[in-house]
This record gives sequence, structure tokens and C-alpha cells, in this order.
Amino acid sequence: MNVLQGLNQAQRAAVTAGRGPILVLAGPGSGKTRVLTYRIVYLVQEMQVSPWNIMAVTFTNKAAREMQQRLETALEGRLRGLTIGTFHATCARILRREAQQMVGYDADFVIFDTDDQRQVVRQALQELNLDEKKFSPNKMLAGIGAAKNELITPEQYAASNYISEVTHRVYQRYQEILLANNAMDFDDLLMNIVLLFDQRPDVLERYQQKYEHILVDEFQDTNTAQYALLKRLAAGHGNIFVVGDSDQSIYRWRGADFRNINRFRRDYPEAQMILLEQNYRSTQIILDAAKAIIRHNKDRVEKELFTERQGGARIVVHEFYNEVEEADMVVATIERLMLQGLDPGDFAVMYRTNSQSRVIEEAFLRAGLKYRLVGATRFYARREIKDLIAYLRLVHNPADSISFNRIINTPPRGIGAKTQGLLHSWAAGQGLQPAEALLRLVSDPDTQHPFAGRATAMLAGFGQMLREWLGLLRNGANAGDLLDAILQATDYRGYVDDGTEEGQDRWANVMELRGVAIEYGEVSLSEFLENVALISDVDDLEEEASAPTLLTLHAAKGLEFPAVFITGLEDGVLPHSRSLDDGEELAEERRLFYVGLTRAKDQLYLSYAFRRNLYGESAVTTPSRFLLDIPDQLLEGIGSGRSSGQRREETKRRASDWNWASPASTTAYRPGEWRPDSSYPESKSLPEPSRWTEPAGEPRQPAATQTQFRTGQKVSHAKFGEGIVIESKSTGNDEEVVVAFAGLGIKKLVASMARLEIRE
DNA sequence: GGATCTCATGTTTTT
DNA sequence: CATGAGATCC
Repeated sequence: MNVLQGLNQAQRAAVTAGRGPILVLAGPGSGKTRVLTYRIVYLVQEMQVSPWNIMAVTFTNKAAREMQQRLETALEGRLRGLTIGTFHATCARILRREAQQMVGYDADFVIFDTDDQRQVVRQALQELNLDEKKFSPNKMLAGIGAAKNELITPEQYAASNYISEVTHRVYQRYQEILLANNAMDFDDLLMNIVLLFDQRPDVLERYQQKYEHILVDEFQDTNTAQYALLKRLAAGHGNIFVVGDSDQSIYRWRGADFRNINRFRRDYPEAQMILLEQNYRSTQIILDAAKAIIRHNKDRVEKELFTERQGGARIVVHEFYNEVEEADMVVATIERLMLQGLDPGDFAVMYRTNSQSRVIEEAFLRAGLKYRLVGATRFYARREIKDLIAYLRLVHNPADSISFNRIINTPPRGIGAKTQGLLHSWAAGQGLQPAEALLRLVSDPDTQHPFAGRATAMLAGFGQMLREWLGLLRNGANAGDLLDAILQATDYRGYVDDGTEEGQDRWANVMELRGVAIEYGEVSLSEFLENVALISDVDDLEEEASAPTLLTLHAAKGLEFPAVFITGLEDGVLPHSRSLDDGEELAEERRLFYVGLTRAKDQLYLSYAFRRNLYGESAVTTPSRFLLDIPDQLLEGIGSGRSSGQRREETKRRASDWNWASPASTTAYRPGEWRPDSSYPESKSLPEPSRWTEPAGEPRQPAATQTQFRTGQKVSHAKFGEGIVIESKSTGNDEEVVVAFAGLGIKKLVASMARLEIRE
């Protein structure tokens, strides 16, 4: 088979394995997606399995989409009937189909996101007369989520202390509210399907027969519920092919349990285990550093990662005075590497928490350099988008009181808290959800109700709108048509677009949503809402931009970049402060660092700041303990986290020399480039200066001609005073020098004209 | 019913 | 610091 060409032996073994359980342990960069894709091709082409009998599950829509695209090419469209998607999307589809088998739900159920969940918990707390301050909705939600991930229903929930007793009651009420709203949260999609299968062996059997082959990506990220689901589906035939890497398990806090890999081996003792150990991404040096880091975690299945890319550029470690300098230097270094031929899209800047991105963004803005920010406020989490989705959801499912509550007075239409409270109790008295009661109010003029004249008019006005939208839906309107009707009837633009820049942004977001809705075209409202609920990210819309990528370490999983910067390597930031007192959590922080390191193909820059602003206060930091675990010979630059006292003296010296400590000048100019400096006594066996700026092996560009000025050099100019060289390159027979002058900013000078004097 | 102020809060976030 | 939610005031 031609797809087998170009696979190494282990990959080929995985792809061509026979039936039965197969566990593929795949190190970073070892081609696991390829293996998974080819395995499906192999099943269809060589083992004569119908695509209709295959289920492939991933964790992200992006991964599913990518695999689908690859398969389309490889199978030339012969993948009709293949089930490929995220756990959640696949479960939602099955649950909708089997809705009539579930007590209390119908096929129109909606999916509640985290925001909605919080509202439900708050409602539950209120109904139970519990104080939100004492029992924070987030804590309650965490408890409920943990239970669901472990397949513990409210009935089974065992309370061992006061808090868990409260959680139990809230959980119980929470589920009742969801059911009344014909809604499920993300965890329900998984749990309910397992519950259904356990109650209805006949239903389970149908799916067991259909899904004769099951393939799972990122298996280390499965939680108990997901594992239980897989186990049930595979119970008959045992054709389950899972790919994962416990060292890249970074979602423990979401219920993921990489021990499922061990469970798999126990549950399927006959399973074939295949290790993918050849890395096709990184240089040996990067791989060695990553291995040195991960080795400290206990109870691992050791993988002997190797690469054919021997050697490589050493990893640069650098301490900076504060996060502003760190960010400026990252940007300066990127600019410099770009001048050496790297593409803007070759860079990634990674950090532990989203809040760290701002300083880095500011540095990019100062430098006038474009960047691509991953994550931030997700499109579907924006208020205006959530509002409009709530309108659509209400039209789709008038029983959804959470959506109703969100928009009953948004935009403001004179229905305040008092009227809403009255409406709720009035509806409850009739055994109806608020929107249903409201609809009755407008359809039957004789309805008895407790509202005053003004309130009645307002309520009737809104009820009338809702009625019209429902009519449109009945007449076949799709999401786009409805959205237009809603925007018009509510004058939503007047509400969000106040003429300010933010207002225009908000309206632009609304228009973008409209664009998405129209794109969905013929698809039903129900399907549209399901996609929106399960996608919640539109990163694909700005994929083409070629610019450095800013992202959290979590968001970096699965990606790769020629040059990677990992910033904020300080105790309390990278091992995050919340993880310091728990061994398991610390191990996860280590894996997170490992994931970051293994994203780099050629060059890796690790940095930390001597001082960092946190919650408005500047505090002195300790370099990350993880840095100590990287062997010296892989590093260069000042400091590997060792003898930080000495290094700090150096930093301080430089700080006073160049006023780095002064905020004004910090932003006014960018100090010298980030490069190993032989004046630092503890720098060890520095390689030739060009070494870290060029990828290993073949340099991308011929070595630069000798220049008169060196980066980092102190120079003085007759008019501008003292400055520091940022960059210097020869231009034919002259030399162009970029110098940062304290207080004046950056100037580009021609050496022959500027008559710069070297000061040291 | 709506605007303004005060206070607590604060990882990561595939769905 | 910066955001969000509840309380208070107009």
C-alpha cells in the first residue's frame, strides 16, 4: 500500500496491526496524527472495513477537521459514513438520535456552556437558600463536574463532610434545573450516554455493532466517563486503537487521567503496545533538554526518544530585570532572527497564564510588529455573541429559562427585577417555564395575570416578538433569517454600538456571527446551535496571517515552531503557585514545560524576570526550579537557574549602567540584543557568536560579513549621546547600525556618516 | 428601572 | 491591576 511509504518501522507496525486492542505510545513529534490517519486508510483499503463501521474521536474540532481533510485526500472521498469528531460532538449526535430513550429529554435539548452552568448553580443555590458567598458557584461547579467525570450521579454522590453535603444538594437541584430546561452541560453529554448504555443494553448493542473499529487520539486526556464509554463500545469486538503520551497530559484539572493508559493495559492484557520514539521535529539538544525535564516524573513508561537531527543550537537561557524588559528582548530577538531569514510565522512566544500576554503584546506594538494571539477572549464567549445565541436558543427551545433570563431585559426594555420575579413565580404556579407563560399571555387575551399596566405592556411587547420569531422558525427560517429578525426587532445595534471603538468592535462581532450563520445556510437552527455550542472558537478564521504566535503553554500542545520562546520561568509562574504544594500538580506543571520545550524545532529561548508585577505589585522572583534540571552543556547565556545571586549582581550592574530599572527608559529604548556575552564569568564555554542565531546544521544564510560594530556594544554619538547597538549589518561597502539611545529611542545610522565612538 | 460605586477575586480551559 | 458582580443611590 502506498501510504506505508515513508513510515518508519514502529509507525508501520501500528498502522498495519491486526484486529484487537492496540496502544500506541507516541512521543512528541513522532507522527502520531499520521499514524492515526493511515490506520484508518489501512482499515478501509486493506482490511475491507466500511467507513460506516469506524469511529474516530479527538479532543478538538481542529484535530478532527485536520484528520478529516487528510483522509479525504488519502481515500479520495471514499470516507462516506465515517464517524469522526470530538467526544462531545459524537456523543451529542448519538444522544439526539436516542433522545426518545431518555427520560425527560427530547431531541431539541440544548447544550449549556460554562456561563450557563454558573447561572444554573446560582439558581440552585438560591432555591436552596444557600449563601453564594459561602458556597461559591465555581467551587460547586467544580464539585459537580468532578462527580460527572467520574460518572457519579446525584443519587450516588456520597457526602463525607459539610461542604460535600452541600455540593450534593446543589448537584441534585442543578440536574433538575437542567432537565427542566431541556439542557445538558458538556459533562452530561458524556455521562448521559454511559448511563443510557447501562440502562439499555439493546441500544448499546446497536452501537457496538455499528462501531466495529474505534480509534482515539490524545488518549492520555480521556477522563473516566470517556474511558467508560470507549470500553462499553469496544466490549464486543475489542477493536480499539488508542494513541497517546502520558508525558503530555496537561488537563488533569479538567478530569483527564493519564492513568487510563495503565487501565487500558490492565483491561486489555492482550493489547499490542507500540512505542513511537523517533522524533521528526526537534534537534538532539532540544530533545535532550526535554528528556532531562520529564525524567523527574515518577511512574512513567520510559520512552527512548531520539532524532536524526544531531546537535543543534544550544538553548539560550536569560534572566531579565522585569517582565517588560523580558518582553522587549523577546521582540528584539525575533526581529533580529527575522533579519537572518526566519519567517515571522516561525516564532512562538509561550507563557503559563493568559495575563502574561499583555506585556508581550505591548512590546510587539512598541516595535510595530504584527503578532497573532491565540485564545484570549474567545469569540463565542463575548457578551454580545452570547446574547444573540441566547435569543436563538430561546426560539429553538422556549423551555430554556437560562437563555430567557439572559435576554428578557437585554437590550433594556423596562422589564426589571421585580417584574421578572413576578413572572417567574407566576409561570412556576402554572408549571411552565417563563417564556412559555409569556407566550400564553400574548396568545390568550383572557389570561389571568398579576402584572401592572406598564409591566404588562412591556412583557406583551417582548412576548409578541418571541411569537413572531417562533412563527418564522415554523415557516422554515434558518439561523441567519432569525438573527436578522432579532437584530431588527430589538434594535440590537443601537444597544451595542455606542460609536466608541469598543462599540464598533461589538457590532463587528455581531456581523461576524451573522456571517457564520449565513454560511451555515441550509442547516437547521438546531444544528447551527449545536455547532456553535461545541465549537466555541474561530481561530481558523485568521489562520493565514504570518506573524509570531503568542499563546499559553496549554494552547501550544500539538503545534510546532522553528523558534520558541518560553517566558516567565519563575517559581510561582511556571510551576504555578497553586501547584507548589501538591506533588501531582507539580508533575503536571513539569509536563506542561515539557510540552512547551518539545514544540521547538530548531531554537529555544528560555527566560525569566528578576522582578515581576503580579496583581499590581512588583515582587522579586526565584528562577523556576525546572531550569535546574537542564544539563549545563545544553545551555548558553547567563544563568541556568544556578547561583542566581551572582547573576543578579550582573543584572543589577547592567541595570544601573543602562537605567533598565527606570520605567521611563525601559519603554523608550530597547537595550542590547539578547545574546551570550563573554563578559559574564559564569557563561560556560561559549560557542562562536553566530551559533545561537542560526538553526543547527545548515545555516539559512551565509554568515554575515564582519561588521565594525557589535550588538550590545556601548557607543556614543556627538549629538545623541550614549547608546547601545541593537543591530549592525554591512551594506555593500558601508555599515548600517541600529542604536538605542537612552531617552531618545532607536535610530538607524550609517556608520560612515555617524562617526560613532565605541565606548568599551 | 437604570447608573454608579465598592468590594472581592484572581491558573490552565480541547468541549 | 483590572474585571465583574452586588449594593446603593438617583
